[in-house]
Amino acid sequence: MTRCRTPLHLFNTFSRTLEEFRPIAPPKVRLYACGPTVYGRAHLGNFRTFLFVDLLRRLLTLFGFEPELVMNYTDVDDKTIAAARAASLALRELTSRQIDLFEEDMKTLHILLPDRRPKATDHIGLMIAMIEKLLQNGHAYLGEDRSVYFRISSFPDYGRLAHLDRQGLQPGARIAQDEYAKESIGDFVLWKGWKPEDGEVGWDSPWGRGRPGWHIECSAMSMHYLGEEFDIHCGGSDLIFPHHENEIAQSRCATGKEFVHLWLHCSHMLVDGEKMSKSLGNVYSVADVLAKGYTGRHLRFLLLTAAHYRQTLNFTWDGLAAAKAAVTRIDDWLARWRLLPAERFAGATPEGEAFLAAFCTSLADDLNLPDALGHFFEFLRATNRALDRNAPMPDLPALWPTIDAVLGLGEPADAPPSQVQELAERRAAARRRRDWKESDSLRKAIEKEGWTVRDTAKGQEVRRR
RNA sequence: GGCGGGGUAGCCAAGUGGUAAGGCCGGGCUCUGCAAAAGCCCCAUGCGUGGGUUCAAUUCCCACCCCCGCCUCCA
Repeated sequence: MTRCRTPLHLFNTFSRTLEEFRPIAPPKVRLYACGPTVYGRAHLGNFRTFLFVDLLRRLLTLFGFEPELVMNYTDVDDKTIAAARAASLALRELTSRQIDLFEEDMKTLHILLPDRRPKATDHIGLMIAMIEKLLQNGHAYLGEDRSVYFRISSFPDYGRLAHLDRQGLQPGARIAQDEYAKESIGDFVLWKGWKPEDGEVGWDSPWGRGRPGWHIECSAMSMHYLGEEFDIHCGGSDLIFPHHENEIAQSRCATGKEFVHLWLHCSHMLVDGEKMSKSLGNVYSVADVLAKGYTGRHLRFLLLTAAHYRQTLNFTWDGLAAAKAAVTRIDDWLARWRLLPAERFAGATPEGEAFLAAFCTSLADDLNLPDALGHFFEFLRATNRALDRNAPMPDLPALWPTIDAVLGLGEPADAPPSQVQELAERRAAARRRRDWKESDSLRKAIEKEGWTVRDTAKGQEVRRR
């Protein structure tokens, strides 16, 4: 559904500039996003990033491209192993449960599932092969601890993505217990030799039993599914260093190719102005939000529109309430014009076309959804005005799918429970009798149940408060 | 210390060398059995502070003050 024909400009972390987006083989866009480590329930900060990836993917489609999105699941690392042990579950059992929960949350937020969602543990062979290549060409070495390390001194461009000087990596860094095994402090692990706390978890390799390091999985799987050189790699801004820096080093050294053309990073989220942390008790999940009576649509709207993706977003419950109010206003507008007969819509109008152009122009400017949304609300108000005045309307039935292709709100789709339905029916009967007293007391009863009723030309409408 | 991002109305937030989008909240009016929705109107002489450049700066330059992130756990 190509609706925007403006050239798309995106901010490349590597060049730190806005660049016109040109895929390697248009209209195909090969896109990789770093996915979650599946050891526990993902938090809202994670979803801010995945919502950003979803927005990117939806916009690529809107601008006429055909994205193929691969997002990995990190299903083996210290945390997953520890969580499995704590729950007395096999690693695979623990991670598959967490993946189910994660995908449930994704659905709640109307995030389209990526085309492929490879798990690290299903691709160990690929990683071993890649590590062997790096050992052969001298970019990696086997440590005394039977782990394999990448030698960053063998890659002169190391640090270019993060703008970090290799010198700066030397002093003051936190030092793990096994650091003695490395030649240099900045070297990172490609293959971790087996340790007792790994328990059952491990795979045989030319260097003995062990498991892959974190960074190698994304390199191996992205190149496997998308080619040694592909269009876009994205993730949260915290991944710039060391994760993506390391991916660049090992991938380029293994293939000699450029690896990724465009790096995109989503900024982090704060809660009440502070960094999320367990000690502050401000790490919320999608389930926490639902428990407070908000829906995935409200949360999606907030995380997607409250700030541009490269701007820190401050999550507050007041902000969520504001998002809910805005979504309700959109729902009201939708419900309103959808009651009109088809002939009320005039087909393409100058107002409709002007809105669409402005909407696309904003989005083409590094996915400026907050700005695009400003145009949308102006358009919303203008069409409401036309409705009030019985004036010709832009072709809303044709335009709305384009808008919602970006917002992803879908339908409110919220049927009241039977007891509320019953109260509403009694109220309708009371109103027919013009028994206003009874009518008002039934409204109160409905509100007590957490629902609200309003009277329209077509009768009552019951919806969540 | 190094690198980077910010400070715009009660809250969130976009933006531009020519005089501040949009959302939420709030106030007034119209409409409505009531309520809601919707419409109309109002709500920053002001964009961290102090200088400078300019006919003109929130937007450029300099200095300063705050806040936040990254610098090998992290979306």
